[in-house]
Amino acid sequence: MLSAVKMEGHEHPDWSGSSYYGETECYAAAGHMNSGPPMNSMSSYMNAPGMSGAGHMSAHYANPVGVNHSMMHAGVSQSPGAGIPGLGGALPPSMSSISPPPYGNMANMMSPAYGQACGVRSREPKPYRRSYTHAKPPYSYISLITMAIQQSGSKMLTLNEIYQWITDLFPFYRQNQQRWQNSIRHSLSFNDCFVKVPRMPDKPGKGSFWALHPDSGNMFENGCYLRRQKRFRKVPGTGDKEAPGKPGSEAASVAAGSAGSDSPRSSSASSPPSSDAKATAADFKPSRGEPLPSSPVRVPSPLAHTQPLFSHHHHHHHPLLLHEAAAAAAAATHLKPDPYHHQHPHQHHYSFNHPFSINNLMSEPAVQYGGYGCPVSGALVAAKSALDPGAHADNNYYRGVYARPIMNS
DNA sequence: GCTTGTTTAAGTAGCC
DNA sequence: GGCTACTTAAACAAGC
Repeated sequence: MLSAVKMEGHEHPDWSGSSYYGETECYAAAGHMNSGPPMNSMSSYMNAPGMSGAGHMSAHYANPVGVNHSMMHAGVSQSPGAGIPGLGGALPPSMSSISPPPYGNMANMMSPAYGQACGVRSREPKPYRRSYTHAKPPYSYISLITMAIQQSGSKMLTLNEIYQWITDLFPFYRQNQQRWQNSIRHSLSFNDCFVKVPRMPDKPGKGSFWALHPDSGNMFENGCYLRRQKRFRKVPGTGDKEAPGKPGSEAASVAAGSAGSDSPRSSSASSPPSSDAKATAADFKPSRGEPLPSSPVRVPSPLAHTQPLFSHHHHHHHPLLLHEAAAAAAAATHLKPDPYHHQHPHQHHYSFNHPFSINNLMSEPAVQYGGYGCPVSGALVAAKSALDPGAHADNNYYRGVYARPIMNS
């Protein structure tokens, strides 16, 4: 991910290379939009990562992920009473039960504390100098996709919805769309952690839904969405997938022995495309290639009649169904349960509320702070705007994160 | 024709 | 330096 920051440096030197890191500390100040001494939250995080949100919890709402992103664009309003209370349930326990810090804590993310937590070098602090409204977010595409899917009530989005989520949240991605959207598509196809869920025949539309593999929950250890510590891979030969970060695992060993820097989804990656290779790949990734009626990733027929599951307009009503489907898909694919996160399949567990975790990104300072809109927050705002026509969801995460008063420490 | 999805390749950067 | 994660580009196919 960080490489991306650098690669984009030509266009956005603010985030590039050393300048990016060099100024990360600047954000430490940036995020303290909430009351209280700025350093408190950061130092608190540093000393007790797990309590990153503790200092803010009382002031926050439950995670608003239940307000579906698509609703924003569709202009669908949801009564706050109906939507918000149920929001928590749409997230894994760690994300729904923990009241995360507000976006302001993105500042913390950019702080040296973040750097240490995520293995990013920290540099000498520099004073905050400028707005980063269109700077490239420090998230990988995989992270962005993951977050987008996570925030959706149904835990699945179409490609276009993912695009929308990203562009809504990160103004940076409103430019050069062809470039990053290609990367998004590549990431979706390339990474085992994303599974394609076909549309129902009676719900035609473009593209399939994309969901997270049930066992991919710990891709981002510690909830840090900056860079995965281990790629989520299937276990070759069995069709199983393997949770990331398992030392000595088959996948790890295979990966280590695989040719090339990229040998993602299957062993076919190291061999030229062929029908055999594709067949092998299909074993690993049923969603790849031609339709496979018995494909485990394709939601089993028992759930097929739950049409809202695949309805673009209704899927946010049935998050559990999706998880059931995903769990069924996982079971059908003989997926290994994650030994480290042996929970209900849909209960992605993050070991703690990392500042760069979705917990934080998806927290909703929008209402409290007037909007730091991620789509989620934006959705909240949208919901809010249903009551208050004056309000709108034109917020982005930079607004709350980067365009903040300077704090010199 | 455009979008979506797959695949390959090349390159950068971080970690051990 | 090797491995891995990630980004970007590009070609191609299929579906709408």
